Amino acid sequence: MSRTSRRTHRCGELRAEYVGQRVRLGGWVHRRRDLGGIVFIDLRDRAGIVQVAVGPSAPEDVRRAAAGLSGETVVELEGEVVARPGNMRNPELATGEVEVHPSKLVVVGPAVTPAIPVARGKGEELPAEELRLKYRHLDLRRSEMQANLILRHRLLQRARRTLAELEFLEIETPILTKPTPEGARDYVVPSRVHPGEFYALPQSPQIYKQLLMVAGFDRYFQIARCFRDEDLRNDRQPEFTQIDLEASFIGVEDVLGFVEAVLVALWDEAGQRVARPFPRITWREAMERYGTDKPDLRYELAIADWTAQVGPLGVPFFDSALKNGARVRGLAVKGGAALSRKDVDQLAETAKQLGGSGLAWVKRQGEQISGSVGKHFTAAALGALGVGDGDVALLAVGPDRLTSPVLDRVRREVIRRLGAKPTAAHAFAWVVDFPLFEPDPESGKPVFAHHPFTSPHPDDLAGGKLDSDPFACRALHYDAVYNGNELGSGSIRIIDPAVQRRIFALLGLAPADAEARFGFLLHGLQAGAPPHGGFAIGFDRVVMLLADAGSLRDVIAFPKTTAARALFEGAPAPANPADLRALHIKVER
RNA sequence: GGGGCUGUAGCUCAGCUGGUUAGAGUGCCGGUCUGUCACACCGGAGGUCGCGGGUUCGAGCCCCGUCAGCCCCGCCA
Repeated sequence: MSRTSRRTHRCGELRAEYVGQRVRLGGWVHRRRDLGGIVFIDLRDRAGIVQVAVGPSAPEDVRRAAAGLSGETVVELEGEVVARPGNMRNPELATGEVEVHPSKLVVVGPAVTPAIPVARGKGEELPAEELRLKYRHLDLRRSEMQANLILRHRLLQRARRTLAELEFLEIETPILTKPTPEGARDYVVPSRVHPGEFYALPQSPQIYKQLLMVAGFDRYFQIARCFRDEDLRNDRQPEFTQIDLEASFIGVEDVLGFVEAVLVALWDEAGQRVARPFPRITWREAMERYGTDKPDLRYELAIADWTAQVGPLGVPFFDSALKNGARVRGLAVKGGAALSRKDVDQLAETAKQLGGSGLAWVKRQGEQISGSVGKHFTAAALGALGVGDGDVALLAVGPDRLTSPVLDRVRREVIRRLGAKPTAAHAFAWVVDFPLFEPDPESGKPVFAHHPFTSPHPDDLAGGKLDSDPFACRALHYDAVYNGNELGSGSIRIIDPAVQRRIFALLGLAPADAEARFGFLLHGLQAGAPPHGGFAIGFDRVVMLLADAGSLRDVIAFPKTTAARALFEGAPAPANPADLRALHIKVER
């Protein structure tokens, strides 16, 4: 299959069974070792590396060409595959049993000295990320990057096949869409034909896929590119890929089943066997026990409420906060006495940076009890908290909105620093029963925790909580979590236009505004909408985890920097004045 | 928008308390070498110490600003 009109094999494919065959190869000069009378060339393509040997018996022109080759030059050659003598095999190379003796060798793509190395010495650091992005064509030649993108390809094919087998239809939706008032900032595209009007790039195909359900397509999926103009992170790019799906005549169980099928298939494609069904945890329990909605369940360490036990001890650190009705929550860390004073201080510093009052700690070693609040504790008091000999208690006080992020971070740090061994390699979980609303940090008013098309929990809707106690109202929303990473989220959607209008109203949207912004969805719902719901898997993140890559940038061919620039092609760039005029745009600086 | 780290040869890095001519490895150029596989050995070239300003007799090093990359908070319905 790798055969073309110009070559017979890929370099990295050759094995002992090819010995004696004449082959034609094309590839890049990875390294050259010139011993004078004999020259060895490591020739590289996407399949790997093979050694080419040009000795004294090679034709004169081949020897001359081989002597002049520089790194990263593209050559084509024709020659014989020869078995290497026993003591000259290279077990570190897949092709190490053989080498190629060329009778023809031609430079077809001369290369200037590469700005960053492709062949890297053992133990040599990667070039600066800035340079890797700027010279992406070179960085992408490295076997690690090739492996990542090849894995990405296989995962994409597997996702498609899995969903197609489940009778999902792959349907494309527009890239030029309508700006949305809620959610992330839109990337905006000016209209030439309609002065002053703009398209937006989709943050997700959400409304389109719901309309596809209204249209009766039943099961839809798409490998969808999505765009959000927000600040970036190590695991967030402005442009990213979702495995987006939606299905009709379903309930929560059906959607979770479909998504599990896809995730299990993806992990299988990467050689990882994982079990279904995934365990479930409510949002409330996740926040209570782990301080986060994406807990890493590979580790048992959990947050406990120690208000009742610690309150009466009269510890000054806690007292003033406790008067205001806050809680004391903490982690009883088995073997935590191994944490040094410096470790604990750094944890406390991290806690402070997250805006809490910091971190108190008590260490128990034999009869000795030490720590920032150690003198207030007895062995019995610690025992009641589950803190035994050799353990440490880490405590935070305050409102949950402060102690949860602190203890989440501290928990992850402690696990890392103690090198705790996980109870499982793969901890998938569903986080369910998310709240429908959360308070706006400034006004305290209800704002949507997810998107405004998520159905309220039917029990809470029937109980009238939507009006009486919106913050207690649960959503039919679910997140897939894996080893502390959010893989994606989904929900059952609202299909009753009246409920949808009430939700818009609760959001503070006047009926006329709701009509202007979401009229096309409301009209769809009025036209006979089947019960439906769906999910979106953050595909880049999945690839990053399965490739064991450190950053999303390592699994995207041409990613953006943290400032949303593309260093390779140099985007964004100023538009030329004539284009701007045609688009009716005046730029202010 | 806020905080932190980094920026010295093509690349990866070192550079002491502010003190003479800024170093190493690798790559590059030239040479020797018939079994290497990060070949070895000999020789050589290569620097706007990110950029701008300041302090100082003197700045790669200290101060201010700025740019870029990375990490975190906010943000990401």
